[in-house]
Amino acid sequence: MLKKLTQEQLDQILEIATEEFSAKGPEKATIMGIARKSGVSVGVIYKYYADKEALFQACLTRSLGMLKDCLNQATSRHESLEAVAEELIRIAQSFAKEHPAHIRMYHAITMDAEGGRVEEYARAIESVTAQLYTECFSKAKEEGSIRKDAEPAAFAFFFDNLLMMLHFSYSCEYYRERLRIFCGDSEDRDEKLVQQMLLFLKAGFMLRDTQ
Amino acid sequence: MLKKLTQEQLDQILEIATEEFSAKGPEKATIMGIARKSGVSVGVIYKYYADKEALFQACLTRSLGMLKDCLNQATSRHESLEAVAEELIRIAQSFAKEHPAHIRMYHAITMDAEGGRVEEYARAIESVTAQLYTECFSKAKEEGSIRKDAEPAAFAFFFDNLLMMLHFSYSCEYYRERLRIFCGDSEDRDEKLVQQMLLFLKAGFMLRDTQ
Amino acid sequence: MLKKLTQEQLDQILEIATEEFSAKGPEKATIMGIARKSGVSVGVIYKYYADKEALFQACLTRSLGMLKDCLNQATSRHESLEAVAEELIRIAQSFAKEHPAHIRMYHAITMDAEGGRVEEYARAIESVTAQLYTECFSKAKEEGSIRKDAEPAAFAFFFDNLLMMLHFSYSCEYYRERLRIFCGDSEDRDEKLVQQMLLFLKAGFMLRDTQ
Amino acid sequence: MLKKLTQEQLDQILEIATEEFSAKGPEKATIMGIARKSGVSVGVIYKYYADKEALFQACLTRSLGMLKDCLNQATSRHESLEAVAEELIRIAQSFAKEHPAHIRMYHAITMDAEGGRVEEYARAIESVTAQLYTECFSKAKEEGSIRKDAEPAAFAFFFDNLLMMLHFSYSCEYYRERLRIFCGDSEDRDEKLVQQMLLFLKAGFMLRDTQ
DNA sequence: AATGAATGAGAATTCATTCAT
DNA sequence: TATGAATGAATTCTCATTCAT
Repeated sequence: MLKKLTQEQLDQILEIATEEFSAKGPEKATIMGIARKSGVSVGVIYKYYADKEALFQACLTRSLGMLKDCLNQATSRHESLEAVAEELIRIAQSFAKEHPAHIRMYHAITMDAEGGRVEEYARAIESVTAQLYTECFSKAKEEGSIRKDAEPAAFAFFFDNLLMMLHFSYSCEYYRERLRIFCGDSEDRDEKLVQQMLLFLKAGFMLRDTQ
Repeated sequence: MLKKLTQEQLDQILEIATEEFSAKGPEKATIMGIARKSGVSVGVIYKYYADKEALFQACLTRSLGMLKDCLNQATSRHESLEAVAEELIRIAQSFAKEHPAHIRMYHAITMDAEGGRVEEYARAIESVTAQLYTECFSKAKEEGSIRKDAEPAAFAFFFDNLLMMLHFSYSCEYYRERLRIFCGDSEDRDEKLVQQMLLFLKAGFMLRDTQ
Repeated sequence: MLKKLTQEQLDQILEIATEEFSAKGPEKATIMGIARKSGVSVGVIYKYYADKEALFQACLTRSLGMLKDCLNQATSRHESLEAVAEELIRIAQSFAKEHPAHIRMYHAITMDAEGGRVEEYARAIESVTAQLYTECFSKAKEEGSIRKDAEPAAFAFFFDNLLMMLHFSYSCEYYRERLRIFCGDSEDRDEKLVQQMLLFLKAGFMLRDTQ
Repeated sequence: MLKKLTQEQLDQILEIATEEFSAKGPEKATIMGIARKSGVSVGVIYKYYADKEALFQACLTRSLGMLKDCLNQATSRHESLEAVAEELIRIAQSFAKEHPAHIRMYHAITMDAEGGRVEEYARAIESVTAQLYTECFSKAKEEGSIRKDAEPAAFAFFFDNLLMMLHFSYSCEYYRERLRIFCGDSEDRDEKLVQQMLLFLKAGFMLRDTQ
């Protein structure tokens, strides 16, 4: 086929590459394998991406874009911190279930220890989230809807930690197994987890005076 | 040099291998590289470890052993959930700062998507923690020291999630940068983080009636 | 050179590989050596053959094909057992002289002690010959042209034994030297050997009553 | 154990090495494996044999010695060509059945194509047999007990060819299978084979006038 | 004199990347 | 412009051989 690749094809290459990278790991995924599954030649991949690394980056950027879009929608849809939190938890569950490969890509970069790239990524990815959540908590604090002694940045950090782990728990094999070990595998596990997480977030484990 | 390897050298091989594995990832780390840095021949590594995988496992086992020892001490030293939590948080900080490569090993296996090995690892590693924490929360609940509507397993899960992320935040490059983005880099950041995390754990972000 | 390999080159690879395998033995022959002598890269050999074993098999199959073609022609060209025998003897001589490496390939597999492969090979190769010769002898017996107390299978076996050794005697270094030791090196040795072998076959060494 | 090796141990090393060499092939047999099975250290083998090749040679020489002893006894025990032939056939069967590894060693050198060694071996081994058999046939011819037109050297060659193949047919896996293909596997196969071979030798396949 | 652990060269195999078609 | 075969560097693993004990 000597026809220029359509946008669709290009997108499919990234989708399949993402699947391969996150299934086999960036090292073991092969350009040839990705090419074959995408129905294109190896050469054409090199036409669009300088090397394997560049293809990986492209997949990553794409995955993170999808993830961010999701998060943005969530935070913009709700007002109260509590409502936002619930939405984000539910999104974490559903997004990770539907697009596990994309979350695994995210997980993958936390690994890629070499090269200054990691810092760059962290900045690109987390800045948005960090600021978004920190602002949420700041606002809530000002409004008097959360504790006065809570440091917005720290709380945002803990909250994001929980969300990240939730994402991983629904997409990465290891974390999936770990979730099973902690919480079993019952029908209603996921919904219960949402409820419990909200409880945990809102009130911690300490006994309420009023209870 | 045809001198028999000392125990020290053997241990150093594992330490250096751990460093390599966690710095470059299990795939990119090479036996030859590990051998060179350890000042031994390739052959000697194969004398002690059947293959690269076996060496990796040995490093992993060693790292997890060190980590578990730490945790066990922590939980056995204290009575109250609160005290145990504080101890675990402080240990996470200090252990990860002192032995970042060992935590990165742990992080590495959460990646290694292939092979049923992942499940096996998860079971080997998490079972202990899961049971330990779940029991802590169960006991606390029975004693009436935590909320009645808290599900011990779920709370143990969230708690462990926070601890894991704390570990990573002090040892993996990506997470380190992420922590910086969220919480900056100030002198007293780490101590503050302990305090805030305890606050977050105990009381969540919700406003107390009595405050 | 990134030019596609011609059929000729492909064939040459097999020829050179056959040469290497039969000269150094299947173990000592190296893919790199074969590649270099063939003027191609190592990779291209792995493109066409899964591994060293597969390359060896391909050489073997090719050699046996050539050999079988020869034998088939011989047996189909003649009617009487005697004529067939003479033809086969002459073919053994000429084929082994012209394609020593191919006979050595055959000899090589009689060594390859490991793996059930040996049985498989024996079956693939010898079945044809065994049946062909046994039938020849059976027919001859029925026609009354050979002794009544001759067991066709056994006689076919002895006959084939002599033919195999003849093949080896003209292609494998050891057997070549052995032939020299037994029969010298004279100009007319090979023709005499044909005559003597026919004599041996037909009448054994025993004195005829009529002589 | 710091005691000098006994002659017995030395002999056992050769026996075990012979077994290994002929079972796995000279390449795949390992010095370490031979040492372990012999209950000695690798080092001690190198004390007695310069290298693997030298050990192989020693095994070979020893095996050939055993074989020759056998043959010598046979030829010296009988007078008539026919009786010697029968004895040699029976010895081939029994020796090969009892000491397959030693015959396989013999077979192995017919392979070892490299190095002038092959010629040297052929000379060392075959000269004896060649002369012995050729003399037998010469004498028989003079005595008038075999055909006048038989060339002793050629007949000795064919006879030895049949004997060698018989040896192989009872010791080398490939030839063993081949024998099965030709002659089946029945209880009385081996005895019948002796009878048939004698028939074949003495009278060939041609019809006798007097029959 | 025997031991057996350490050495390191060497071979098979893989796959990112190139480039003639 | 797309193709996909060829390249060859790189990596794992083996094992003959050495030599300190």
